[in-house]
Amino acid sequence: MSTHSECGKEGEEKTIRQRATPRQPFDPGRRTTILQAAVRVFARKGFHRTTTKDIAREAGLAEGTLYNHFQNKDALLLALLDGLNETGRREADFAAADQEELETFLPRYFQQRLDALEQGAGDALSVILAELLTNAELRDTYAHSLVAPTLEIAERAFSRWAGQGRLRPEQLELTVRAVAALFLGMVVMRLLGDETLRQRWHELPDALTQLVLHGIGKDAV
Amino acid sequence: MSTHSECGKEGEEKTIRQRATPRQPFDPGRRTTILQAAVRVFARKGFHRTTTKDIAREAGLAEGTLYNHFQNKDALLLALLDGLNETGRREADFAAADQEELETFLPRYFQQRLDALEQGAGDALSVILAELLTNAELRDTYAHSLVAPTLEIAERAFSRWAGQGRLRPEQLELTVRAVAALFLGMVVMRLLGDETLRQRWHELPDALTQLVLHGIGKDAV
Amino acid sequence: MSTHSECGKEGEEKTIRQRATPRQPFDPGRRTTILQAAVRVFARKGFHRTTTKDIAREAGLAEGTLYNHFQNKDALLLALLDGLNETGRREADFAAADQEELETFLPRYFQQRLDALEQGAGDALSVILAELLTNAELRDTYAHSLVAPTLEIAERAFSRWAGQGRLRPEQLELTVRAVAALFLGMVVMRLLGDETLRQRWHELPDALTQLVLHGIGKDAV
Amino acid sequence: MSTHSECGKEGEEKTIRQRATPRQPFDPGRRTTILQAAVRVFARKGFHRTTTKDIAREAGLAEGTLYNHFQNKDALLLALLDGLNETGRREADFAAADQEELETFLPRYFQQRLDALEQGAGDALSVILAELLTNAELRDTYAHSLVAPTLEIAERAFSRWAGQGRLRPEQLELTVRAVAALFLGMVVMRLLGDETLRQRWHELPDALTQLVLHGIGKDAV
DNA sequence: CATGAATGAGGGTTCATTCAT
DNA sequence: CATGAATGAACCCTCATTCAT
Repeated sequence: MSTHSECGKEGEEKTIRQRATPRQPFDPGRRTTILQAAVRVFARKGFHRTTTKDIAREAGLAEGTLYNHFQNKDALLLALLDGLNETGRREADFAAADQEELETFLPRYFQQRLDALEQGAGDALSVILAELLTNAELRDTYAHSLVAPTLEIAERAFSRWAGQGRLRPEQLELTVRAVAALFLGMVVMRLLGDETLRQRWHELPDALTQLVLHGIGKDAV
Repeated sequence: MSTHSECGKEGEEKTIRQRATPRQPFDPGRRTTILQAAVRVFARKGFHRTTTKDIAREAGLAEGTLYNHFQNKDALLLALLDGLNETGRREADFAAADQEELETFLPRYFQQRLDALEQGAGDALSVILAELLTNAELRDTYAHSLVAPTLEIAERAFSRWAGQGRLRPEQLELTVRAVAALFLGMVVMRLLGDETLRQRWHELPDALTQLVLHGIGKDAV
Repeated sequence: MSTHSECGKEGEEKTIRQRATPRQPFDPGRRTTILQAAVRVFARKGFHRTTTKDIAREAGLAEGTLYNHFQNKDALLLALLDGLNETGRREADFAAADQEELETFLPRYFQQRLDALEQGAGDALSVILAELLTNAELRDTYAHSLVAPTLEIAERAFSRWAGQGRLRPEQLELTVRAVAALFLGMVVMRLLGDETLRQRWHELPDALTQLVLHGIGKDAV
Repeated sequence: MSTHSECGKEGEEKTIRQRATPRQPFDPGRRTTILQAAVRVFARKGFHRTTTKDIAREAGLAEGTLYNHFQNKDALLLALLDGLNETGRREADFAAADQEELETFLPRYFQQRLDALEQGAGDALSVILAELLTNAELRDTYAHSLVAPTLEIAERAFSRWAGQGRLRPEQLELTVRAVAALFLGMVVMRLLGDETLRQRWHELPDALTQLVLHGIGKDAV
């Protein structure tokens, strides 16, 4: 290939044309790079308003490159979901819920999950939650797996109480969901921009624990 | 001038316009018809995957007719939001929260709001919530107004307790949010398809009231 | 998420995209190709009656490709205008109007500009003129720059005469415009299809020069 | 497509026509009202950017009413053209070009036509000119009739000179066009917003006459 | 593997025209 | 005749995806 193609103007650098990007050694992190870029843009603009061009730009790559690592745009969302599930499950595994008193377990657990949101996980959650609310097929497939870890951990946590007869079995089901809902609701309100929650986020573990254990009347006792 | 200007290759015969179905007589509720059709499709497919053609088909109208009643597709979402706000505010006004004991007020309030979701409001909420999570501009403008009614009602409900010194002022803020979150979280879990919640939805008012007032340990006392 | 979200009545199978004709290798002149195609169609059908599909077809490209090179349809018009301006200015620069006797300069200048119209420039001019007459915003921005080159050249051409006191300064302004108008008017009449002008176009340089220098009565003198 | 296809065009006075059903008192000016409204909006926004709704609003009527008086939007333009033609022809008829010396006839004629533009006619001209430049079919049908009156008048005006042998017959053709072009060019430059012309518009009749009769060198003689 | 121009189906929106009232 | 809501073809434009380099 000649170096004097159709540039017309001559004079400037006639350096031999080199591959725009020399062949990179296989980079297993490329996939992660893309995914992280995607989350950032999704969080800013929402999944549907984000174009693949946006993601490519954010990742510093060409648009076509995305398709070497993900089958399509949807796959990015699914990968995000997988990531969130893993995280959730890892935390759940880590917590030895049934080995511990609720009084110490609950705040630690809340703390742990809320911390995760303070870091990047909130962005992903917001995107995924929106899509789950909106996409029936995705919801049928994944909705359960999103809440499941929390439900499981809560169930284990309350199992002893239930075992001791303090909670009737049919109460357990709703109670567990109530605690998960309390947590999830806080997260959603935070995602919706509640300023008070943003400022007092660190107080939540204790506050929620108090509420769960004793209701709002505790202090009055 | 299109009938005069066709020339050369591009010119083609203007197809005679034929009305397939004669239009209906004037309907003052046309705006409502469209809005309801829109919610139904939004709920099925999500806002972004819903086309204006979908909405028109669902409403039994021509696509262009939508634009005689709404400026654009976004306006449908805003109209939805307005509707939800009115609903929320109406309920809030109705409830004489500070005139009543929490024991009776809370379950009644929960009941009222949850009932609304059992009917059509849930569809709208799901759509709007997803969009609020995803659309920063919309969120800045409307997010507060979505949660505000619940927060206000909760604040009024707890005002007496706070007035009696049972809640410190700085507790009030978080407590109120915790109750709102408990409620919101339940709704979201329901929207995400939780089967247990769907079946035992009618038990929630009492169960949530118990939790709020006494925590999970109530039965043990 | 379109592959996951199709549900209910609206869902239909995604048609597999098949490229009809493999695209051409990278062509740096693609922008020019498009622009030239656009002028041709504009000239045939007028700007507003020309669809982007028309242009694409004329250029042998897909419709979307236009938008890789021009921001929108209007940008094609502006690019046309820029081209015309450059042309006009180049000619103006070339002509050493104030170095030469009017008797030799004028016919040469007329010849030069009229030749340009015989080639492609007339199409562009016709389109742009129509739009300038019709689009106030465009007119405010560009109208002056369209006539300016001719006015400038005419001013320079008459400067010596004016300097020698043969034209009073306040005459210069109108005289210059009269000559520009004479030229412009001829062009417009030609664009409007005057058959006589088409046939005797080559006589114009001399005829106009005679008129400008001596009026219609010259021969009688 | 005939220029007279509009309903009831054949009768000059509409007083003869009497509706059998005088629900509204028959208003022969309604058509004129609409046409004038149309010109105003066309002049502001251009023909293609003007919607029938715009015209209806400007005329203070409902959109459908337009179609009781004009077959379609194009017909408004044709009616405009007819009006301009009549005007032009009336002026041409009025002027006794061949009965008068050029020195007095020319400035009076220029004056007359330029005055017309100072009033409303310029708006219509600008719209029609743009469309003629742009619409081949319309151009073929009407372009000649737009310039014809001026050409005819000029021909008659110069006929004596030609008859006296001062202009060779083949010169006459081009000379006539040159004068028409001078006039037309001035109008176009004015329409394009030339500020100088706007301010010194009243000087044109004399200035143009001088140029036509003696060329730019007259004063120097 | 990376690139990014090309693709074209499909989206939201406009608007001339119709017609029941 | 006047009205104006309804119509739907057609427009401009977007953007996920492909593939030659």
